[in-house]
Amino acid sequence: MRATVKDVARRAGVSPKTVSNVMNGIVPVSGATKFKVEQAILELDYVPNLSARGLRNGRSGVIALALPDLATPYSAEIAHNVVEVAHEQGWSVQIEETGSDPRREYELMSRARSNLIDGLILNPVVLDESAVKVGVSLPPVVLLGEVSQKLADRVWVDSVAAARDMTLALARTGRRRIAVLGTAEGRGSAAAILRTRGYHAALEELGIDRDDSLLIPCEKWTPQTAAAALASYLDSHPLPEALFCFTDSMAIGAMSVLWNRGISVPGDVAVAGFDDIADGQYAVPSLTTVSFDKRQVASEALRLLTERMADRTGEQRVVTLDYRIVERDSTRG
Amino acid sequence: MRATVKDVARRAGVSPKTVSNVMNGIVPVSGATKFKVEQAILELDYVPNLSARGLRNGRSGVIALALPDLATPYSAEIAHNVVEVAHEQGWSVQIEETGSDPRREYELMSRARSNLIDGLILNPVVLDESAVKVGVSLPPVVLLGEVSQKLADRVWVDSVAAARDMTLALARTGRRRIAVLGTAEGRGSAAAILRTRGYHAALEELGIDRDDSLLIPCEKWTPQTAAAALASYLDSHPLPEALFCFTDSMAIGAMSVLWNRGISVPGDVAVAGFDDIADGQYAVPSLTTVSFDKRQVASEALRLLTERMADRTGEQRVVTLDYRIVERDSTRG
DNA sequence: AGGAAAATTGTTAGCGCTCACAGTTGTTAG
DNA sequence: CTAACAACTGTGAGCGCTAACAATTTTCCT
Repeated sequence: MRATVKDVARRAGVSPKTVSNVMNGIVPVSGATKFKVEQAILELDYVPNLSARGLRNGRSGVIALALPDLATPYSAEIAHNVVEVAHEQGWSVQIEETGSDPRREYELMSRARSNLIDGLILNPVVLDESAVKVGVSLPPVVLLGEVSQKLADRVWVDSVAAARDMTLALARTGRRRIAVLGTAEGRGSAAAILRTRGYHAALEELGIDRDDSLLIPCEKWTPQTAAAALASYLDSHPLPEALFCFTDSMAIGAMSVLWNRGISVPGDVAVAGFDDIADGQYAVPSLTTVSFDKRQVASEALRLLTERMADRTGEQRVVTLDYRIVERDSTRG
Repeated sequence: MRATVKDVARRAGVSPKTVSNVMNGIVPVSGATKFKVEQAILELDYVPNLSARGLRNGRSGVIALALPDLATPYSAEIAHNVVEVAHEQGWSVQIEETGSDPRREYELMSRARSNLIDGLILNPVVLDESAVKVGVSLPPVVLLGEVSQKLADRVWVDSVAAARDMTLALARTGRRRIAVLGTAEGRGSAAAILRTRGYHAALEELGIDRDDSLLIPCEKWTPQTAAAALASYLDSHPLPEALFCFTDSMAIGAMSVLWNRGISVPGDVAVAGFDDIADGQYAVPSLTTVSFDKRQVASEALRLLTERMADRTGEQRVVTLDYRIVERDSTRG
């Protein structure tokens, strides 16, 4: 049978409360007592029962991270950083995938309310409007990325500015017919809308007329869908001079199609992405992209979350992270 | 204040136990009572406290998944599948990263023993010997991948056979000087040893003499390290006819180096990987690899885990998954 | 209708932990 | 040597839930 505080207390010749004090370190304990207790803990191989502690304290030490799809490199990198930073601060991380199934939202919220979770970091991509449900009965929530609502604390990169800068960078290499891949035809995601806006802003600045035939729609931001979208686009349109993909993943899918068709990158067309996922560095050719510090995404999200746990009353806060354009081979020459 | 079973019971005019019975559905409850209780639950917006349930039942409904590094595409795909399958079966998944820091091992085990976790799926790569600690005081453990010890249930792909088959497949395209990337110089990981063994077995079958200068060591299996290892290898060795990388990630790093040096794949050298990560499909050129069903890895691991929860006495079991060689552009022609 | 068996609901207790508060010991000053 | 205070340790209760058991009601025979 597992040892409990009682067993440890008995063995150390103290009360359960003293054992608790030793473990938590808030209430001071004399050196001798502390030693006895620690000895007993080792001898009995005692490990505290976190369920009991969670019940008593109302906090579990676990936060949830909800991402659309863990298999996506971007999500994976975010998850990696969140897990790492959280771990350093003593948190455990429970992963939830929201996928494209809207029912998961509700399940997620229920889980989040079930006291096994002290806070929630949510990266809404498909489920933009889910944030609406962020109510008082939920634990603190921090949103990652572009979201239209202003209902929770948020960490993001200014997509409009970044997309504008990337478009300008592409223009600086002498290309004018710049296409974008990843726009939405109907009501798209917030990210799609903002990045398209930045692209348009740059064109205006450059004095280039908008040409809607250079908007290549692609609802889902994966290599598969991007490849398919680009392939069918090329069947009926001339090759643009540059291709700004709203995601590195899409850029990788796009470059695969271009290579298969014998179109040279960057010789025939320059390609750029967004997110700076690790694979972009090793893509062939290496991928120009919008880079930002994903570890900072994680640490800022966790900071907002823990601060919100301490004080649930304040204003909604937004942290805007720095970004920079990283030029690699896919746009050179 | 949050509603509790008591509140629900009072409102429904029944006892707390009846509420519990309605929720768990094991003990039969009459239709009328059930309706009253469900009504009360809705009205009070009641959500059960999982900490309390966990304390009472001794089970939390959470399993842990421990991977070396979530940012790795392979790990990410495994995590995605485990989370998905676990979710379908009503489990939550807590992610732990073991990284290369051995201290994490101990922390992981402590966590695992702290009753917040009902089981553990562990993918040991660096920490091969960690499995030694799999003792009776731990929750059930399932190991993923090649492990030398036989101390826990395990799901894996036969690396020896797969590496042998891949080597044979490369030879079938007419190449004889086949190099492997990812061998270990000292005491390597179990996977490195087994895959090297399979490679050697194939050479023997083919009647090709071993040439140890075709073993390119690379301790850490990432694109970065693979790129560095291959680059320095090429500085002092002639180009082999084929390059079998022990991991798709390494193959992607390798192809990046080859492209930078103007070496054509598959024209000058064929390249193959192992794992069939999604990126391999969109690599330039698309990557020949050893493929296996990652969803099946997840579902088998979960099956073993739940069966082990029910009966902790039986023999250690090993599930060996099917694999197949998928030939793509990187080895064609 | 009477009684036994079956079906349903209620009561009690405690999972392991830590909070509030009460109690005990050691320390210093008058 | 005693009073006043600090520093530490013990006591009791309860977080919310459900297992075992007890009590009650319903159902079905004869």
